[in-house]
Amino acid sequence: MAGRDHHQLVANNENHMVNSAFISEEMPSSLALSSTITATASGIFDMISCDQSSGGGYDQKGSLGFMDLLDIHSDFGSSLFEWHQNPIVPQHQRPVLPSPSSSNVLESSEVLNNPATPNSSSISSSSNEAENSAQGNKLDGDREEEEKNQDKTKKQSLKPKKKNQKKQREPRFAFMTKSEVDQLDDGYRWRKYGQKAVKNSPYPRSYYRCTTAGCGVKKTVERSRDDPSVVVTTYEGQHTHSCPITPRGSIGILSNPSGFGAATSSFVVPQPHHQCQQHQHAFMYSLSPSLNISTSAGSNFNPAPLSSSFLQERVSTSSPSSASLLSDDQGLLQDIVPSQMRKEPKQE
DNA sequence: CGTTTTTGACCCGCGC
DNA sequence: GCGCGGGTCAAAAACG
Repeated sequence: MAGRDHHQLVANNENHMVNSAFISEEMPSSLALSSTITATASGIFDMISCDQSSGGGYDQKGSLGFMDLLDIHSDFGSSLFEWHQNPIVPQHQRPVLPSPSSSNVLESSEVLNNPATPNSSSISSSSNEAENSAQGNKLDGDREEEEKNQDKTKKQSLKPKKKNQKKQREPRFAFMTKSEVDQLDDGYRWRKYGQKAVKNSPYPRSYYRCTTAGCGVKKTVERSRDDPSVVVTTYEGQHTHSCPITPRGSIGILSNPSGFGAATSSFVVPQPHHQCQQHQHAFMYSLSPSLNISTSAGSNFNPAPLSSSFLQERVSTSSPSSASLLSDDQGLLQDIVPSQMRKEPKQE
């Protein structure tokens, strides 16, 4: 792994061949619901383009981590409206880059636990999420611990778990990237704690946990069954620390200590750094030649509705039913564009 | 030797 | 209640 993860964020653009998908587990049904944000897409796209052409933020640092990209994503999520309203921002002026948007992001939240009701799902889920997020920051630590304890208890005692109290899951968001390697280097250190075969997919899903003490962020990585070159990464939780590798602000948006979840603002992802560079590469590549970046922002963390919609929208572009995206990534995948891939040194 | 990965077993939630 | 699928644990193995 060293050295080479070729990750490519793919984006989907109307004009370009890119597609990205956002998947949100969190609001499966919600996807369908949100409003549409068409302009956004283009806006984002623009941003991306700009960056790329101007070399924007990415270059400056020379390293945009994957997560950085994500940041952007998140950013989108929070600022989608803005974008939407002002889709046209001089890209060159935008410090923030388009980011991870490029990859397909799937945002999700606890759909699993909250079988949300179709209608309320978006809202309720969001609100819940919001609440969680809101508390999240504060609770991060406590919550984390609590969860851990819970887990332990759960395991150790195996029964303590109360039936009613469903364990709450952290907000999650997923994104798709084209990569040869399964694991994206996002600047954080992850420890693999499990792998499971996924139904209807020849590819297994790997489970990773942030190795930083006290940080309960988890992520799962799996390849798309439809397009093996696409890796779907789902992050869950908020980092309670900054990027271990190189704490730095990412482009523009900064994350709060808790990492991506700032409920309010964009969900920011911790700033990965070291890997970033590599990613950046990939990123750049894709940008230039074919411009593939798509983004989606979503975040359960925040005002997800937007993101969702956004996502949805994007997705819909490529596939008829956005809803299906969540459960089925086909739509997402199909949009993905091949680009260059990079291998990065194993971040772990 | 410490850390990470592998992997089978176990637990839990959900749908039938 | 049962089976299925997802998620996690933890011991053993691998790795650096």
